[in-house]
Amino acid sequence: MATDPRQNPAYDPAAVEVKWQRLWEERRTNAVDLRAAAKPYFNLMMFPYPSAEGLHVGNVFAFVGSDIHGRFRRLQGWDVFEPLGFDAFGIHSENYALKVNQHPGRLIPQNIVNFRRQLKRVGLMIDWDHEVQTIDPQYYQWTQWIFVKLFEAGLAERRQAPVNWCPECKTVLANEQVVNGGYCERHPDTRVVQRFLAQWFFKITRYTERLLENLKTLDWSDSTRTMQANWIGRSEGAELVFETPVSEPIRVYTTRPDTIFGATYVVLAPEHPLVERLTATDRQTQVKAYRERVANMDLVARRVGSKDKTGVFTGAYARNPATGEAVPIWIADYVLMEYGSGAIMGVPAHDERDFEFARQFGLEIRQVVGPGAGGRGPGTGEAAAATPDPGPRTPDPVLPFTTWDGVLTNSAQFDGMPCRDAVRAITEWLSQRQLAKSQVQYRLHDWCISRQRYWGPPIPVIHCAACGPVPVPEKDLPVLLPPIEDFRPDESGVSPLARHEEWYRVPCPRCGKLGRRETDVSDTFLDSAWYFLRYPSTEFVDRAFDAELTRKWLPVSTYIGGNEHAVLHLMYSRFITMVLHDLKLLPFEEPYVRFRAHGTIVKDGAKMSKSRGNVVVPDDHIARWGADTFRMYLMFLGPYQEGGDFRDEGIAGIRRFLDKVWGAVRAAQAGDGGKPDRATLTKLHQAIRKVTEDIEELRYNTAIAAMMEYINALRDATGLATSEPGARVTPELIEPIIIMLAPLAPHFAEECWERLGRRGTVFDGSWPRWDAGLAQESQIELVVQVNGRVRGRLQVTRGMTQAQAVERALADDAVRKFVGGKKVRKAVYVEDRLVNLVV
RNA sequence: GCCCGGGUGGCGAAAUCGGUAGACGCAAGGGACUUAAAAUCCCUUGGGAGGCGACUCCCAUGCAGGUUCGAAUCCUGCCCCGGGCACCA
Repeated sequence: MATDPRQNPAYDPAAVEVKWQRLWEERRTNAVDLRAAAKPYFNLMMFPYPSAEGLHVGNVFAFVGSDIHGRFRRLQGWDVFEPLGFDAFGIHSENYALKVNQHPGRLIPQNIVNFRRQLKRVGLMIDWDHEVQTIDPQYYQWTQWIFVKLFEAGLAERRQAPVNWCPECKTVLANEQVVNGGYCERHPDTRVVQRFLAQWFFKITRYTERLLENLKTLDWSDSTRTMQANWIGRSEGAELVFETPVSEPIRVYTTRPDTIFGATYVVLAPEHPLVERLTATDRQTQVKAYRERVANMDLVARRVGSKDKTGVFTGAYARNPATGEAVPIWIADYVLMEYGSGAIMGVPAHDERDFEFARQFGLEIRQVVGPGAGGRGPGTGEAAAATPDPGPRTPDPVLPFTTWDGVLTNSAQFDGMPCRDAVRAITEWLSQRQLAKSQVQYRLHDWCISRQRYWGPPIPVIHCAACGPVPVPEKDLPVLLPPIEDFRPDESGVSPLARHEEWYRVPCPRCGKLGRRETDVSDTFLDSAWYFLRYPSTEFVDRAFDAELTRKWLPVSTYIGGNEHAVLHLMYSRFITMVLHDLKLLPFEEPYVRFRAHGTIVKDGAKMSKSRGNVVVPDDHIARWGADTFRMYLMFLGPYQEGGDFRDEGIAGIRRFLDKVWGAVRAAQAGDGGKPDRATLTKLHQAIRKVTEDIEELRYNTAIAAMMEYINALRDATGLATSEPGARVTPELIEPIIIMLAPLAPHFAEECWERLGRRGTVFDGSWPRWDAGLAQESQIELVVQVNGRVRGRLQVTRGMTQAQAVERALADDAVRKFVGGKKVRKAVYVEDRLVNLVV
């Protein structure tokens, strides 16, 4: 079976890769026995959406980085489970089907076939027996089941809500899918508009605190954790009560209760329920007109900042709880109904937005915070900063003065109190009269999962006139997506399924009367919120995930993916996992123990995109260079977690390196190289240490560099570089490199392993260990500095004392020249590194 | 505007508990081999100055300061690039 090396002396990637991919399949090298595994390790990569364009170089970069990690863990003795699947439902796929005018039910499976073929060519250690496809009824049956579980737990709710409607997608978008302050994620030029529709929501806000708290305990990339924390947007403050002429007071949320004495007006969101009752008779017309204008505005006009402030006076007054003064009540669109209580107090002296608004409408601006005693803080002017003691008179700050580092003025008994202290004191003081209470606010909203589209799992609910919304009984799942041909969405705001009475007319599962199926489908992010749970349990048709296998393999050991999913997919899957945990269906509440975000590959310093025409197609490169060279080249471009710049020129360097390794393997086959010399052995052990540490930390670029360095040294030492006839390499000097290369260039490593006379797969070998003693050189170079500048280098033995080092340094001619007979005032010695003489 | 990253040769990048800046690779130039080319191998390659030469010195990690025996690394201010959030009170 093995090719005779003499018949095929040169490295031929195509032949090697075809051979090993065939053998892996025959020998089931990538399959793991899920039940028998002793050291389970779940290596997860984000599954792709199978686009028609096929595999993108960015996909390859992501998968290869994760595959290297999985193979590395396997070589360290873990039983690695590395599955993959396809996220094939959703608007993305559907829009493409619409564009090419084909049914997604026919088109998408073709894309999957193509994608799988391309993926296999890359040589990933995927266990394809556990492939998952979100469009498979056997999969989405359980997606629907999860919906039912949430429904039963009271965490799914249908309610009328203002939602983001994309006129291009003809469906609603989650808040997370609205970008640039009001544009559709998929159509950057299309403004999202507001619609009022009945929607299904998952109450993720019930889990806000846990989602935030747990973040601290997760071993995740910091960037990802920060993004999630910012998205959750916790803020601390107080709810203050402004009494009104009607029975109900206005409650405002503020983070600055310390500035309450400066609240000279109140603003309600135009949609605020109290507006109608409060508006004075003579203001009705203006208020009504303004509210209508705002309601018809799309979200962009409302969301984009720096626009001029607009608003109208309601004619009513509320009472400032601190001063007791009557302050005017306005409505304005800069106050958002979705956040806090939909009402604010206007403190124009200490808030930029309020300041603008007050200036626009001539409202009173009352300063209640001044610079502290030290005259610190912005806005105090340069003169104040330059004068160390401003004395008792503090200069007037430039308004709005928004710093926290100030003290109160014009605030009755609180005058002179620092802002931070005043927050507590004033909240406490007002709460005695039930006019305030401390409050925590979050930015996170509930998750809208309804989509008025075709290509998704139907939401498993039957609406009954008598029973209300009734979940489809488990035994009736899946609710199959019917293969209708008119799947094109329209302006109506209802799903294409709503045009098919024969489908949605069904009896109510509870009372048997004629009901109506829910015709919306669910968000793609629900499909991907639980897919990792399915992988180990793909064989089961009677359960979403098997309890025993789940306990054994989950949570995921390491998850690698892109930060574009930091707040969408990752947050939703954490939420779903927590819910399933609370329902006693999972023994853990966090799905991913360790998450690492990879970087992005750019081309000529710019993101790859079709419009720029700089998209790199992996197929051509793989065909020309082989998968191994291509894999390694992608990893060599830069740090994996930062990404890199793809250039066609550099790839030859990797190929040259593999050719050199190939040559070294041949030299090892050719005969005994004798005892390895100590210097080369030292370099080998240094390389093992460096590569091991680097791969562990996903620093693949420097791991490759370390192997290159070693191979260069090995070639110099053995005469291989200069093609000396009869150059020999001791197998001991090359074998560890083959193993360490295996995660990066698996086919190549297998072939070398075989040629070195080893049996089986290199992945049954074990990762080399370095010998700390061998890795240390006995002679080292000690740098001598004089006054911090390098003036000499000494070859010395390790572990000298400072006195010895100084003595040796002073004996050096070059060093003496710079010391110039002056007295050494001080010597700084860093053992085995440098000695610095200060004269 | 706010929050994260990041700015180092011709290029991709190394080196961050402060300790030889530019590992590794690409590209370029010169040379060897060859009828020739490709491939391969050897040498040179941050900038400047001096020396026939082994070499020697100065400058240099976005900019300006600071701390330190010593700064790409720490501190302060600023400029630029990428990403996230954005009237969230």
